[in-house]
Amino acid sequence: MKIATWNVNSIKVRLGAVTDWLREAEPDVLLMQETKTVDEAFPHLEFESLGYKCHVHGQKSYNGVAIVSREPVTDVRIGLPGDDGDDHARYMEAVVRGVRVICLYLPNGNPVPGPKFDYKLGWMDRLIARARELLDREEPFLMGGDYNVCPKEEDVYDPAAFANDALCQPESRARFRTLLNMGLTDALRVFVPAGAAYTYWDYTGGAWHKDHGLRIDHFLLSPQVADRLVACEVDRGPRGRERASDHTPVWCRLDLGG
DNA sequence: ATGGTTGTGTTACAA
Repeated sequence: MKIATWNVNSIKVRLGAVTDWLREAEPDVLLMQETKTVDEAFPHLEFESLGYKCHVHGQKSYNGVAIVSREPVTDVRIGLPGDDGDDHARYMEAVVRGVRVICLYLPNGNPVPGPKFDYKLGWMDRLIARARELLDREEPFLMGGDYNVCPKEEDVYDPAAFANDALCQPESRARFRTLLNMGLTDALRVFVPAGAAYTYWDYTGGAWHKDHGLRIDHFLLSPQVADRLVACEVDRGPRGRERASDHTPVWCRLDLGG
């Protein structure tokens, strides 16, 4: 089973780019972030004509996540538990072929310090709590999405320039590391153990052409799913095209047998 | 050089 994640930065603007990529890469499941569209306006038909069914959790103007699958999906859950007052559309789950697939758009958190950074850290604490629950139940799961965290200095083109950025703060990195220390696997680092493997390039200053990127889109796998991991790659192709998202897709392949 | 660009939805905010 091939699963991809992509922060599309508006599904309305990116619909052509996304359907083009689905045709060429043929993932079984695509996790999208920053769809920026209410559920009523989501372009279901365009995906259905390619054989995919969409499960969406959107809001007006900001955020928004979606799980798009050509495999049957059960047990769709909306929202990250732990704060009933959180109205950002940033998190959803679905079970596909026995794997609980989580699609997340972690808060950016800038500027530091401030309420947005506090929200980010609280959100990460809730994500850790959810991961702990699923590990305790020994439920196979995969968490993919835009984490808005550069785990290490090697994940930033210019660490000094990002020293004060929420994506690189010790508190953000410590929480990401907690997820790893709980036994989750950073799927890309199984195949690209070190060095630059960027997934995002800012729109400003010719960042793409200078390869001034960040690695902030990740797949974290529970132990049972990590045992099934056979590939994980960043596909830089879509970032270089016309009217691109500032993120490019990352995909992984699980050998689930059958 | 305290800049730059894109998207949403109206001229400010988020990233």
